[in-house]
Amino acid sequence: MAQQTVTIRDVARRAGVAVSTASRALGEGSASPTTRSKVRQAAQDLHFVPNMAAKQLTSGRSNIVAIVITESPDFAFRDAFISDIVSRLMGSFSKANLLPFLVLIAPTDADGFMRLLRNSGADGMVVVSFHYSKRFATIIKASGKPTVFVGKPPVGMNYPYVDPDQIQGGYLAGQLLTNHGRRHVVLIEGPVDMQSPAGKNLRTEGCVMALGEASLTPVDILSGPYDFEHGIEAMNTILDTHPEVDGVFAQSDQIAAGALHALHQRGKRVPRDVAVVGFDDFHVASATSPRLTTIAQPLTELAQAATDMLIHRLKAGEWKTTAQIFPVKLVMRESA
Amino acid sequence: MAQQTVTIRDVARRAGVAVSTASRALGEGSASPTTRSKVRQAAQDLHFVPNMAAKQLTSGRSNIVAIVITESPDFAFRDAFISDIVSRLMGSFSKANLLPFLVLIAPTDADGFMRLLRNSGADGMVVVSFHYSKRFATIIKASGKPTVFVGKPPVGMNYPYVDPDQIQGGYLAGQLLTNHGRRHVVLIEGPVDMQSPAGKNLRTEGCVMALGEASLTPVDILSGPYDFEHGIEAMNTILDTHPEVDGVFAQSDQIAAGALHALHQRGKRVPRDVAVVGFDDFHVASATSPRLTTIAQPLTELAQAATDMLIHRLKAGEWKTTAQIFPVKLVMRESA
DNA sequence: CTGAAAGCGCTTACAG
DNA sequence: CTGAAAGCGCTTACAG
Repeated sequence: MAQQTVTIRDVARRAGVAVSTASRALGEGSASPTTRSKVRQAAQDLHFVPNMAAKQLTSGRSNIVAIVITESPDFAFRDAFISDIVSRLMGSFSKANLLPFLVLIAPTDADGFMRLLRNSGADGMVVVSFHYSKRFATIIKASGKPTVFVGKPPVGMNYPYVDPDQIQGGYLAGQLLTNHGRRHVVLIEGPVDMQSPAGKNLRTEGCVMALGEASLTPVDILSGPYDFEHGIEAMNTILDTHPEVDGVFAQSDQIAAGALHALHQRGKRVPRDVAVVGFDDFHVASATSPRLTTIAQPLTELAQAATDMLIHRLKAGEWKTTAQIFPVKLVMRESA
Repeated sequence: MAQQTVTIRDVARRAGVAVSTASRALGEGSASPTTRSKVRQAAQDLHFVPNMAAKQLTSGRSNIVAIVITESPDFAFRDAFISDIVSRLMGSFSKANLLPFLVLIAPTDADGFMRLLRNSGADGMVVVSFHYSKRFATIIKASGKPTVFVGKPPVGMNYPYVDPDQIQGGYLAGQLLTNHGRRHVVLIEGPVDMQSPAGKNLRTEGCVMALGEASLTPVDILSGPYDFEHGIEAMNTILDTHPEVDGVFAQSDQIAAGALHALHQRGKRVPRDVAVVGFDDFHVASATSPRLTTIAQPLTELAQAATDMLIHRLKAGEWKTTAQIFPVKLVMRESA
């Protein structure tokens, strides 16, 4: 019941000061120590909780942040990375008293995107998944809202971003494989169009570096979606064309699970005959047989950092760094 | 740039009417057809987007909905059900112009819960995960906010809720197993404390019914957390105590994946020697070997229904039904 | 440091 | 149907 009934007016009255004084004492404004504590006490006694809408109206800020995902809703909810990072973002937003507004829109619907972004009333946005298109890029720029990317933005879009250390991830995977004596290593990549920057797959680069240190080069590199089917198909292809394969770096846990599946059906033992390293360390990774050795993405840190960057830009308008790169971690299980 | 610069005042001026008239014409208020179209045209021309804060302040509604999860943040983000349903909820909120506010709090921190709920400024809440405690129950009740549960609430808490048809799920699993000629069926349940209503596991009940129709009773029933480890341990125990087992109903995909793992290590063939049916149909289910036959939860429907119920209660204050139960679906893959 | 006043952008009785 | 006015709860120059 006793909903929004206590206002700052009540607090002021109880503290015996003017409303404006109460406002200052409650916030950062100037107020004598005595006044300040009197007012705060009154606020406590009354269980005063300030009306957000009024604060927003006067401050001009909404505390709403748009989470931009340029995917079909269907895909977005099925994608483990997106679901997970969005959950984490909600966690860090909540601590910062920020409200998320989901802008989930197919990469073809530029009008819808513009409308949603406008109606959100958001102060800024964090872009979680972005399929490049000129119009979308223009809309973001034209909005003038502070923007932070999760993952490196496409070339030409110079927004600050957070990213796991992709190269290090690839390197760790490659190193593990060569350290375990694997000589015929194959890479199963994600899709090419999402690579960053244009055409460069950092996970692959890192892995190739590590192989190079053992005087090796990849036996083959296959790209496709980050999913289970791609893992199966790619693995089958490889088994046909390069039966000597003894190591696989699959660039997502789903791909790795697919590879494991294909390997199993072809009668290969993992890791005895073929070692498999995944990437992500999502739920899937601990549910395969054998359990997946993989590279863990620091999702919580990424979400927190993206939030911090945005808050900073919201306040200061500027941000000193253009990117924050977080270390990844090799998680040893059974597949390599 | 051109941020929040166009107000209703500008629209009114351009349409040649008073601000109050513009407000009515834009909304549901009375206005002549001519006036209404004039005003709407003006709004379009000016790209008018109403200031949410002001609307809220006058309407007394915030459009904020608290999503309540009484878990440690750590657990919540790792739990597939929670992450997934929260994502879906964000989707349906977004369509309804509702803002989610995450109230993620350990089940022991009642003060924190009360504070968060208050500060959220939420109009209502949807409870996604609730570990019963008297204090938490009291806080929800005392808040007076319209509340909807995802999953059946504990006895004594009479809030409307949405739920998949748990009994049907168990029944489908049991039926599939007996239809395939399995005679020695074992159930690996989730935790007992979350069961609803107190002590009754509907998934188990449904399965027992189906077994009964084939004149069978479960060989054993083991409960524990919804995770991989529980699946492994339970399966190993069963293999030791009931080596004749030929069918398993695991009440989460994670448990099922664990069971598959244990079966694999003990040299059992799935589904030849032992058939396994899971529950959830989350990512994990399509990444095991063999791929998991499971019962799919209708997450999108659940989220949408919960949102609809809440919106209805927000508006009308009442809701005709106390629950909406959605059918589950058997997803045939390879494990049974 | 403090108070009185104006204003944020909208909606809603109140008269006409 | 329409306009003028008051008010939602807070903050912020402006004087003192």
